[in-house]
Amino acid sequence: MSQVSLTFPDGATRSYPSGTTPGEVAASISSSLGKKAISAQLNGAHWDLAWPIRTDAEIAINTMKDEAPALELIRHDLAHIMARAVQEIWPDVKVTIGPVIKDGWYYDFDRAEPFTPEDLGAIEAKMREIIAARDPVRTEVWDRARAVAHYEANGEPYKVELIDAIPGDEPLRMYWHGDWQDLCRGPHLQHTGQVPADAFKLMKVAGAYWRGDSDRQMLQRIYGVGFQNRQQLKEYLHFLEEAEKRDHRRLGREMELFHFQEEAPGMVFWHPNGWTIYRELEDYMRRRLDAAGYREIKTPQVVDRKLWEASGHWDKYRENMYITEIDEEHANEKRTNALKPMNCPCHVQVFNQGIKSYRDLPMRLAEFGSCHRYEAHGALHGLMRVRGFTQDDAHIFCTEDQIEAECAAFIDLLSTIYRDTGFGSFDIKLSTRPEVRVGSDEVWDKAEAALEKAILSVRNDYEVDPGEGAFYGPKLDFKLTDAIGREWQCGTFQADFNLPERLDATYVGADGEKHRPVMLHRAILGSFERFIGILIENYAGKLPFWLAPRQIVVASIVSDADPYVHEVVGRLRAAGLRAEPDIRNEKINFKVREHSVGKVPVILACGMREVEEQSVTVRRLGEKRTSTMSLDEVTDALRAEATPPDLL
RNA sequence: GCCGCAGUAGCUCAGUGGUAGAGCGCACCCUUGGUAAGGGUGAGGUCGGGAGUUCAAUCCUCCCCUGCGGCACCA
Repeated sequence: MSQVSLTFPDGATRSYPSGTTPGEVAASISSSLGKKAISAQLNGAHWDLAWPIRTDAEIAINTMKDEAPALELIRHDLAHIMARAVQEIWPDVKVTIGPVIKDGWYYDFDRAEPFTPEDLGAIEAKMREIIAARDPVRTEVWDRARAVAHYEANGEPYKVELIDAIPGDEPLRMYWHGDWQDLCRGPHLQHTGQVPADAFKLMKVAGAYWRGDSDRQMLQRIYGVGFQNRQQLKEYLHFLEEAEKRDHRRLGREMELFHFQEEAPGMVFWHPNGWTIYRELEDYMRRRLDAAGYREIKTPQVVDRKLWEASGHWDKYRENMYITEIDEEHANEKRTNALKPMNCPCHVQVFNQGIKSYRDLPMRLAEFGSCHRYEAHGALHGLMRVRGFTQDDAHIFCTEDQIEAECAAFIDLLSTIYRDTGFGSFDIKLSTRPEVRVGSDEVWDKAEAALEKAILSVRNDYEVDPGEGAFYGPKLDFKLTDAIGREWQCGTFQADFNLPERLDATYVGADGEKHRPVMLHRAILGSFERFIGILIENYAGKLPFWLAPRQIVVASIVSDADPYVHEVVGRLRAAGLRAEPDIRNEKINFKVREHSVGKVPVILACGMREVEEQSVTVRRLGEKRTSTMSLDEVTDALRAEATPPDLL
C-alpha cells in the first residue's frame, strides 16, 4: 500500500497509508485530539474528518477552539439539520440549497404554503430534537447516475438540476444526518450533537429566486444565525438591537431630519435639520473639489430623448427613466424629454462647446447632479436607495497618459474626504475587462495598469474582480467600513472609452490633429442622500459638531434667565453657530433629557448665577459632568470646534 | 418587479361585524424647578384608497397604493 507524507503545523512530518482520514490522523496523535477533532485543513482546504487523504499534504487538525472552521461546520450542519427538520414536519417540501453565510446560514425550500413565525418555532424545536439525538453524520461519494436516479425517485427536481450544473469530473458527495440525506460538498461535523443547541436562532423567512434568477421559481428562504455558544448568540442579537437603534429612518424621524410620503415614493422631503447636514456636507465638498482643481457646473434636469439616444441610455435604461411629455394642447412642439438619470451626457455637452486643446486637459467638470431613476418598488430603502438623488459627480476629460495621475489624485482626495467624515478605513476593488467590451486591448492594458499603479502609489492591498469592469472601461470601487463594521460602497472611479466616442468629444493634440479624450467618471460620496444615511447610522445620530444639525441649545433654568438666554443665543449665532433657545416652562432635567435624546451635542444651561457672572454651564452630550465658563470662552471654543475639517 | 408581512391620533402600539383606546407628544393652567421625564385639564382619528359581501365593515373578500424583511435590479 502506498504511503502519504503529512506535514504538521509544527513542521513534523509523518507517513500514513494512503486513504487514511484526518480523523484517523488525529487519533494517531493522541486519543484526546482524536476526540476533540472536528475537521482538518489540508493544504489550506477545509477537510472532513472522514475524507481519505491520498496525496502528500500539509495538515492541521481543527478543534472547536479553531473558531473559523468550527463556525463554518456548525452553521453548515445547522443548515442540514434545519432542512431535515422541515422535511420531517412537512414531507412534501422540496429542498434546494442551503449555504453558510455571514453569522449563519439559509436554506431555500419549495413549499406551496408560506412558512409562518409559528412554523419557525416548530422547526427550531424539531432541530433541537435532532441535535439531542446525536445522530451520526456520514458521507459517501456517489456517481452521477445514481444521484440523479435517487433524486428523481424522491421527487426532488431542484437537486437534479444542481447535479446537472456540477462539472462532470467532480465527484458528487452525499451526506446523511441520521437518515436524512442531502447532496453536499461538505465538510461536516461527526454527529448532530456537536452543534450547540442553545446558540442558534431562526431569524426570518423571505422569498428568493431559484438560482438567483428572477425569471424562475420563487422559493422560501429561511435564515438562521448560529454560534459556538449562547453568549455569542446573545451578543449577536444585541448587535442587531444596536443596529436597529442606528437605523437612519428612525433617527431621521426622531431628529426631524426628513420624511417620505406616498405621493413621492423614493423622494426625500428634507426638513430644516436634515437640510442643514446636507448643506454643510455640500459646502465642504465644494471647497474640497475647488481645491482639487475641479470646476463646478450645473446642467439641465430635463433633456430631450435625442441626447439619451445618442448616449445609448435610451436603448438600455429607458425602463428606469422618468419620461416627461409636454401637454400637446398647449405646446407647439412635441418632444419627449427624460429627467436625467445621470450627468455624464450633459457634461460631455459642456466639454464639446468650443474647441478644446490638449492644453485644456485634464479638464475636471464637477456637478452636484440631481438625478432621477425609476427604481423598482422593492429596491427602495430610506435614504439608502431612492428615486431622486444628488451625486457628487464629476467627469475628468483627459488623455490615456493622464489616467494614472488623475486616479492617484482622486484616491488621495477620496481618502481625505472619508477621513474628514469619520471613516478611517476603506477597501479598494479593481474590476477589469469583461468579455463584451469596447476599446482595443492595448487601451485596456494601459488603463488597467494605470488604475493599478495609482492604487499602489497609496497602498498595497486591494482586491481584483476580473471581468467585472463596465463594457466601456475598467473601474475602481471604494467601500468604507462604519462604526459597527458594516461596509458601504460609496466611491467609484471609472474609465470610459465609449461615451466620448458616442457623443463625439474631441480635443486638438500637440500634433494639430483631433483626438478622443478618455472620460473618467468619479464620485466619492456616491449620492448625498445615501451618504447622509450612512453618516447618521455610523454616528448613531451623534454627528460631529460641524455636521450636527442642532449644535447648541441654550436652556433657561428659571424664567428670570430667559432674556439672558436670548442674549446668549444671539451671541452664538453671530459667531456662526447653530444655537437655539429653550425657555419653555419645564425643569432643567426635562430639557436636558429631551435634548440628549435629540442628540444635541451641547446644552448651555443658564440660571441666575450665570446671568450674574455672564457665564454659561456647559453640558456635552453623553457626559454627566458640567462646567461653567464665561460666554466669551465658550463661544471661542465652540466656534473652533464647529470649523469644518478642511478649514482647520 | 417577485415572495411574505404590515398600514388605527404627530410617534409607538392595543382593539372590536353595531362608526374606537393607551402611553408619549401637542394646547392651556398650576408650578420657577440647577443637569436624562413636576402636577392638572383638554383637544385630536373618513381606522391607507377603491370595490364587494352584509341590515350593518376599521374588522370579512378582492384590487390598488405605500411601508417593512428578503430576492432580483442598481447605467
